[in-house]
Amino acid sequence: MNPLARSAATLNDVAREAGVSLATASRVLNGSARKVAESYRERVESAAAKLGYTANLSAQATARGTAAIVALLVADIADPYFGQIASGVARGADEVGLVVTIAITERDAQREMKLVRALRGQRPRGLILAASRTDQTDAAGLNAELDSFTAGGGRVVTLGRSSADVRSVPLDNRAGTSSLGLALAERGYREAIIIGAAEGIRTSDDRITGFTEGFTANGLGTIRTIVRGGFTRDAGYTAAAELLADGVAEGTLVFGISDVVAIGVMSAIRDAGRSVGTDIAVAGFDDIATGRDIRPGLTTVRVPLEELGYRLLHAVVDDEWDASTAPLELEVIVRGSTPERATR
Amino acid sequence: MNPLARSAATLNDVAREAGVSLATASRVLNGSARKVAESYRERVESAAAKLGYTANLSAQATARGTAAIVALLVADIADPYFGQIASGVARGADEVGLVVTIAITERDAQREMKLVRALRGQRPRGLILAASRTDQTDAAGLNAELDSFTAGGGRVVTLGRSSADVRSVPLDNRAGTSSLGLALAERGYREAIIIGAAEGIRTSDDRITGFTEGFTANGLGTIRTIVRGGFTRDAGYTAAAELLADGVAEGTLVFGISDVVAIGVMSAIRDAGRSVGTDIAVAGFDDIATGRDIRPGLTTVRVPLEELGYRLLHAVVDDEWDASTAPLELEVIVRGSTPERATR
DNA sequence: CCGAAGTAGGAAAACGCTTGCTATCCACAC
DNA sequence: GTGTGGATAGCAAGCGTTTTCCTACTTCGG
Repeated sequence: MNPLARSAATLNDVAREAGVSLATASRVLNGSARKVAESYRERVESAAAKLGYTANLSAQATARGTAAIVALLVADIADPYFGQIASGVARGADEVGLVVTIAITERDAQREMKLVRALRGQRPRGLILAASRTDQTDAAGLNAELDSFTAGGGRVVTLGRSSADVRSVPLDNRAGTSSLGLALAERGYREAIIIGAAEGIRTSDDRITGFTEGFTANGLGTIRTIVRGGFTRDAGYTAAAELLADGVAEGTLVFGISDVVAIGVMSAIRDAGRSVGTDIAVAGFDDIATGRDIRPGLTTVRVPLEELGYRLLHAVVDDEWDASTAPLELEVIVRGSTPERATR
Repeated sequence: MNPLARSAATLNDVAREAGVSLATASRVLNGSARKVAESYRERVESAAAKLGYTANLSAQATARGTAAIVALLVADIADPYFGQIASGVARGADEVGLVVTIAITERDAQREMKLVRALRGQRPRGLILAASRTDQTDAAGLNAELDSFTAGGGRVVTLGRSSADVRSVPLDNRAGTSSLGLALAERGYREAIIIGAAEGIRTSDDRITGFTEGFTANGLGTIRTIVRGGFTRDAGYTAAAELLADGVAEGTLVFGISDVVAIGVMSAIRDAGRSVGTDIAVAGFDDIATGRDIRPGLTTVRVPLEELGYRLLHAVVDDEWDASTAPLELEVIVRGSTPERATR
């Protein structure tokens, strides 16, 4: 278009070029309820095309008071769990014409708070908190930030942790893990080790509780140990390596609080010269894409992550919204990492 | 924190609360070269804290003419390859106080063009194009958009594909794949099948060329077939499944153009009842995290993806920038998927 | 004690856009 | 010919910042 321009074309340029007023140009180009005569419309449109005009979103945002942005906070975008969620968010945002801004909390509450504060400055339509955060009181600062944000007219949406004035897409970690525990007990497992995150982290706690419930139901299984690690592959690896050094009986089941953790566990088992499956069984949670491709396949609970992201986005944008729409469907998926085990 | 506020506090509110002028408040809060007396500074700062003020970035952007944003275009954020790159970009952006906005091209040139156009509206500091894009002429529209963007003062950075006025972080696909091909030929492989993407996609073409060069050097190996798929796991799976249906000789090496593809290939091999390694060997490129955890481990070329993302970001923000800084170090990593093979 | 240099606060003009309101035009009915 | 009303173009006042001037006040040398 106009390679000589020192800076991007403005609406003013377009209006001048088309010989109409600023107001008219605005109405033609940036969706307004008001009608504009066809002849004017054409003039404006061709002027805009000629100048390669795009609306300055910042200016639009200041004028309108709100930006066409939704901010997404995840713990780690390289983690496939968050990657898949982000993917769903992005798809939904694209559909409704929003831009998504991403921020990485690194699972640090302090950092999360600062990020919310920074993002607040964008005046985004909404804030999606997908990062597992603690219920600790150090969340006070965060809550204050969130309140300020809501007061400013933004919408906060969280994953799995609902509260009064915050929309939230529920993920029934407890029910899911419970089914998993039960299914595995029924497959013949009697002793399990759980590798979770620190106490106080909601997601972790729920998954541990749920799994324990299911696995020990009817007095079938017993939880031998609960090890505290984190949500990463390396945390799983390290925790498992230590356990193995202390000795793990054949036929034990190790439940990693997430697939990522479980995958770390599998690697540790192999590196310790043991084998995954009949020797030591492993199960995870989430069903990230990788789980399909490793051998033996990882037994897990399928969470429709992309769909989850999509719903999170809609919880932000939809005006009327029902917290109790059909909950995300969780499904136990048994693969080779937990072969059927003959009960003695 | 003022929970009663109907909307977010503005700089005006802060100035009034502190009893100073708008100008002074601005100077105190949002970095200015000018000095402000300590007493005023304190008044303003405490007023800001009291009201929970955060600068309205949009307004700031309109006033300054540019936003503290960098936009990142990737093909698919759920793909670990892009996830790791994004992670590096995010880290760098965080360090210099930029917000990153993310957009998904789905590897569609049309879409990519529209996204650039939309993102241009944000007047971001820069645009990072990490998605492999074609060199086809249908890139004309894209180039026009990019020109407009640069004309407006933004900086475009691409991955691996340099051109005159666009900064680019080079990734020597050709050299990397060539070393890989050579290493595998030396390990005793003589017949290889390549699974690549469509012709005309630069990254794919380079990797195919490089691998061929290395593998056939000194007349050691022969490329049996080049199959055209895409950059996804499923593309790899499908392509491999078809090949296997037609019959693949024992001892053949399959080179998947990226780890993601190679992993799909591995799954297809297993699903066809064959085994990965001594039966059919597999190699990939990128060294995504998953490669460590699958068994056998995937032979590949290590690309420091996170670092790559970090450099991309710096190519955007750094004022003086040297295209020829130490290139990304690529390293062939041989794992179990390509066991040593006795030469007949 | 005067005038020349700084200093630093404040008024007001941008920045690019939206939008409430006014003004103009035209058609139609009486 | 006048009055009424429905369109629709354009003026101008915002939106929340930054930044350029302008000005009043200090400070300091002579």
